[in-house]
Amino acid sequence: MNAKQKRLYDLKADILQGIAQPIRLQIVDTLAGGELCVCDIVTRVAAERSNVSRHLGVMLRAGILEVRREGLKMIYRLGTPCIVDFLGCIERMVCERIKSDAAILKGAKK
Amino acid sequence: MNAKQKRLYDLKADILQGIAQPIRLQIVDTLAGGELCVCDIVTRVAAERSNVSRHLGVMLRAGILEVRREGLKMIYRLGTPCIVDFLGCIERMVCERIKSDAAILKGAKK
DNA sequence: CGCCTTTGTGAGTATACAATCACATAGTAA
DNA sequence: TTACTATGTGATTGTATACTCACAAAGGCG
Repeated sequence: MNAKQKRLYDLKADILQGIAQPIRLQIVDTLAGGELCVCDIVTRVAAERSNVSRHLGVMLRAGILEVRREGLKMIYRLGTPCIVDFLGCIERMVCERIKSDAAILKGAKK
Repeated sequence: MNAKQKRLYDLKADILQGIAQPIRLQIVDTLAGGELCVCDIVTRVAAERSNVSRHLGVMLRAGILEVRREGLKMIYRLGTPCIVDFLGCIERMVCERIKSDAAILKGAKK
């Protein structure tokens, strides 16, 4: 594998890392409904303001979010709607997972 | 947010964490071509055997991969084709990212 | 100007993770 | 049985990451 391919895998991993965290998934879900300022995001997400700000920074640098200023407020939005589609895929995987785990539990009880 | 929702976000984050790593992305790409034993995966991926084995274990526990035994060999395969689709989305994001970064660089040179 | 609100960030800590080495386990074959 | 192959795993180390606290920066308003 050459350096270019390695770099591509690193970039993809960065983007995925940028979403692969419960609070960040919550933020993405929240922003799927439309752009919001940090103060509004904080009220909808189970985390402290300072921590939310850091998570937003991570996702911004990963290219997952975009931002604009409006007076005092920083308004964040999803960088691409594709994110939402692909979280649908994850959602389905989780459902399948839960179903199969339930089946295993059922089998174990016998 | 209730405990059930929290659990769902945790599960989704686990799945994403299971892919959000350069070597694991390579493994997924490799397995997209069909099932392979560990020894074959090792020859196609830039990492040590022992490390690959751990990454496979992580992805297996996350429900991303499935496995069966064939004599001495453990044959791994993707748990769902949906993974490949959704990596296509990441691919597009990376491309957009590279393009916009290039544009910024171009602007900075002026 | 001072004071407030909103947001970002340095420092510190605790936890999690990747990588490596050495060893263990499981199957095969002589 | 012994020897070999393929794979997994305990222990260790170094690094990264999430979280919190305190403070700084930037804009609005009196």
